[in-house]
Amino acid sequence: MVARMHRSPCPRKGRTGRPRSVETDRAILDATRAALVDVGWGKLTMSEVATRAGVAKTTLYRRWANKNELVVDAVAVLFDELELPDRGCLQADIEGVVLQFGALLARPETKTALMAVVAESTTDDALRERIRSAIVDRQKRLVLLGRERAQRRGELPPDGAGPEGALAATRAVGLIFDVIAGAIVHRTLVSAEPVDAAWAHQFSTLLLTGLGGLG
Amino acid sequence: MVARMHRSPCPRKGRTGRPRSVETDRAILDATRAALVDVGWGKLTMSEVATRAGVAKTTLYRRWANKNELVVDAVAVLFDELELPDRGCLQADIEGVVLQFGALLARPETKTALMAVVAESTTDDALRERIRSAIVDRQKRLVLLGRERAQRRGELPPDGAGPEGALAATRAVGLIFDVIAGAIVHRTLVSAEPVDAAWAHQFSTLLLTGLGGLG
Amino acid sequence: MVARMHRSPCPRKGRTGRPRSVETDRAILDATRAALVDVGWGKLTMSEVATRAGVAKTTLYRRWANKNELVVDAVAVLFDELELPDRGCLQADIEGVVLQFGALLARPETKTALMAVVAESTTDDALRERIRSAIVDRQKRLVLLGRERAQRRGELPPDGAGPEGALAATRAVGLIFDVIAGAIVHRTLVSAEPVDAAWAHQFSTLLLTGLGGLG
Amino acid sequence: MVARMHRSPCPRKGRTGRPRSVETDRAILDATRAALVDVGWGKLTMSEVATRAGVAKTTLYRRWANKNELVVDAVAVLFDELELPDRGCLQADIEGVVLQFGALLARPETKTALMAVVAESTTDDALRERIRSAIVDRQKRLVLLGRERAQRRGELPPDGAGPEGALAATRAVGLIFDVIAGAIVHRTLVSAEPVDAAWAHQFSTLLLTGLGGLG
DNA sequence: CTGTAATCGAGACGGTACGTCGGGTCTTCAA
DNA sequence: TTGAAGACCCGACGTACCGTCTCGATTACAG
Repeated sequence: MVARMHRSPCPRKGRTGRPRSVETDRAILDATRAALVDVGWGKLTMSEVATRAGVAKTTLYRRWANKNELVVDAVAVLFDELELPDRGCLQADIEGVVLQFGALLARPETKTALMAVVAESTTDDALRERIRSAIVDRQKRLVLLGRERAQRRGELPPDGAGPEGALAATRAVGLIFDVIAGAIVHRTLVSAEPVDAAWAHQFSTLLLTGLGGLG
Repeated sequence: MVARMHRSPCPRKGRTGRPRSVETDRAILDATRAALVDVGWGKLTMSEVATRAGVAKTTLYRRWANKNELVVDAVAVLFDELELPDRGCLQADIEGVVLQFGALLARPETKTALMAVVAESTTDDALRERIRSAIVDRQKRLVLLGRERAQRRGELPPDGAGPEGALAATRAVGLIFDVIAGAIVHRTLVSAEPVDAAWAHQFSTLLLTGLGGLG
Repeated sequence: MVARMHRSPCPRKGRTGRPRSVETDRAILDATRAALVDVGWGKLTMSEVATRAGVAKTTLYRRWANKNELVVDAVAVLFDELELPDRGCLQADIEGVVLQFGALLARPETKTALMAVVAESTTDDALRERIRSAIVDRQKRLVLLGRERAQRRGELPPDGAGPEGALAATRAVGLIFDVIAGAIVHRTLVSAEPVDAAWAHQFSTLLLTGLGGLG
Repeated sequence: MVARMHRSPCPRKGRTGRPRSVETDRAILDATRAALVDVGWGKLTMSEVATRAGVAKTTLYRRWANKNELVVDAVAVLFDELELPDRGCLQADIEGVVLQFGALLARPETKTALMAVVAESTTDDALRERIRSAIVDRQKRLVLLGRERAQRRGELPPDGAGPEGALAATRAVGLIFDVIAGAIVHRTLVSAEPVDAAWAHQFSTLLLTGLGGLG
C-alpha cells in the first residue's frame, strides 16, 4: 500500500504550513469538466486543465496522482444530481431515473470520460475502488431505494426472511443495477442513440413484464 | 474524406511491386492482443506492438491509421467466436449467449480494450463506424437470430404486419441488445464481478418474466 | 534600484520585533559550503541548503536575494584566511601567497563555486559588484602590500612621482593581480593540476625574471 | 564507463536507418551561440535552442547528453580562429595572440559560457575531458609554436638535451599557458576590464622581463 | 505584564525548465 | 513496392527548483 498523500487534506488540528486552498479544488474540478466538454477525454491534458483553472501543474499533482483520478472526482459530483422522486408507481419511478441517468450520460463530459476511466480501471485497482466509492455506490443507492418503495407499495414481493433472504435481495439489487445502468450506458455510448421518453417507457415495460410484454 | 489506403489490401489485378505479407497482418494483431494482456490499453504503445510482432512501426501505419483502429481490428476477431447453438428453449439460448459473451469479456485483452475504444469513439465518428461494423453488428445478429427462433417456437409473439410492425421489431431488437450486452459489460467492468451460470440464469429469468419474477 | 532589505541586519536603534538570529546566519553559510562540497554548484539547491541548516527556505530569502549572492558570501569568508607574512624577500613572499591561494582553490567548495558565480556575474552587475567587494578586493590588498614591502626592501623601483606615477602604480597592481590570480585559477580549474611548491617556485621565477629565466 | 551513443554518429558502412542530418548539427550549434549572446548562460534553455534551430528537443538530446556538453562544442569552434602569425619578434607574437584571445573572450557567447562550463567540469570528469580536447589543446598548441619560433630566433634558450630537458620544456609550456590564458581570462571576467593594446604591451613586457621591467 | 512587530518552520503556490516518452511521418538502404 | 531501422517534429508527461505567499507559533522589546 502506497503512502497516499493525495486528496483528503484532512485539516488536522496540529497541521502546520500553509493550508490548501479549497477554492483551488473547485476551480480545478470545474476546469476539468469544461475541458472534457471542449476536447474530450482523449485530448485532455493536465497542462490544459491547470491553465484553465489558473493553477500550476504542481498543484494538480499535489492533489491527484494522475489524470484518471482527477477525472473521476470531477465527474463524480455530477452523480449527486440523481434523485428518485416518488411518482406513485414503480414503472414511473423507473422511467424517471432512467431519463435522469440518460440525460446525465448525454452530457459530453460524462459521455467521453466515464467509460474511459472504467477501461483504465481494469488495470488499476486503486482507480476501480475510487470509481466504486465515488460513482457506483451513489447510483446503487437509488436502486435500493426504489426497490424498497415498490415493496412498501406491494408492487414487488418483500425480501425473504433470514440471512439467505438478505443475500438474495443483495443479489437482486446488483442484478437490477447492472441491467438498468448497463442498458443506458450501452444505448448511449455503443448504440449511440438517445435515451428518450419512448425508449424509457419501452425499457421499463421490458423490465417489469419481461420479453413477452414487448409485443 | 481522407484517401484511405489503409486496410483492405484488396489484391487488385494491376497491382505491382512486392505484395504485403499476410503473415505480418496476423503477427501484428496477435502482438496487439498479447500486449493488451500484459500492459493494458493505457500503456499500450505502437512501438511495443511493432517490437513484439518483429515488425517496423512503418508497417503498422501502412495498414492502420492509428492505435484505435488497430485495436478494434485486433479485438474484433474474437467476436467471431460467438455463436447461438439451438438449446431447445429461449431461456437456454439466452443463458448460452450470455455465458459466451461473459467469457469473452473476462479475457483481459477484451476487457481493457473494448470500453477504451468505445470511449474514444465518442469523439471520433470514423472509429464509431468501425466499431459498429466490426463488433456491434456481429453481436446484434445473434439477438435477431434468437428472436426469430423463439418466434418460430411460439415463445415470443410474431412481428406485427406492415411497416410499423417491422419498425417495432427493429426497436425491440435494439432494446434487447442494449439490455443484454449492457448488463454483461456493466457487471464485468463496473461491478467487476463474474458472469457465471448462476448470474446468467437469474438474468435470463429477469429478462423473460420481469422484475416480479425475481422473488 | 531595488529596496534591498537583504543582508546587513544593521541593528538600528528604533528596531522593534524579534531580531534575526546570528547563529542562523552561520548555520546557513556553513550548510552552503558543506552542500557545495557534496553536490557541487550545479546541483546546489536552496531547499537543500535550508534543510542542512535546519532552517526554512523563507529564512534564506529574508537574508539573501538569490543563490548566487548566498554562495558569494559563503565562499567569501574563506578568503579572510589569506595573509602575507614577511618571508624576507619578494620571491619568498610571492611563493607564500601563491601556495596559500592554491590551497584555497584546491578546496572543493571554492573550486566549484568561484568560477560559477564569476560566470553568472557576466550578466548580473549587482553580483559582479558583490564579488568585487567580498572577494576580489580582499586579494588585491595582498598584491598592494607585497609590492610596497618589496619597494621598501629595494627589490622593486619606487612609484614614479606625481599623478601619472600613481596611475602607473595602480595599473601595475592590477596587471600583477590578474597574472597571479589568473595563473593559479587557470592551473587549478582548467589545467586541473596542483599548485605545489615546485610550480610556485617556477612561477615566481618567471614573474621575477621573465621568460628568459625559465631556461 | 557509460555507453555513450552521443555525438560522433560515425557513419559506419553497415549503418541502417535514416542518417543524422549534418545541417541539423550546424543549425543547433549556431542557435546555441546565438542564444548565448541573447540570454547568457544562466538563462539558456534547451527548449530555446531547439526552437531557434527549428528542431525538436529530442534531436538535441540524441546528440548531446546535456547543456554543458552542447555549449562546449558550440563554443569550441570559435577557438579555431586563433592563429599565431609571425610578427618578427617574440614580444610582438605574444601581443598578437593576447589580443586575439582577448577579443575572443570579449564576445558575449564566450564570456558567459566558458567559465560556466569550467565550473561545472569540477564535478564532471567527462565534461573536463571534453573541454580539454575541444578547447584547451587548441590553445596550448599556440604556446608551443610560439616558443619554438622564439628558440629558432634565439630569443629563448633551446630545450635542454635528454629526457629531463623534454620534461622541463613541457613544464615550461604548461606554466606559460596558464599564465597567459589565466591572466587574460581573469582580466576579462573577474576584473571586467578590456584586453587592449596597452594592456597587451604591458603584459608582454612583464612576461619577457619580469616584475622589475614594469617600472 | 502585555501588546506589537518582527522572526521562524512548514508547506502550498504559480512558474519555468527539465529530460523522457509516445505518436505519427519521413528518409535511407536492402530485398 | 515492401519492409526494417531509425531520425525527426511535435506535444504531453511527471518532476524538480525557484522565489513568493500564507499559515500558526515564537520571541524580544516597548509601553
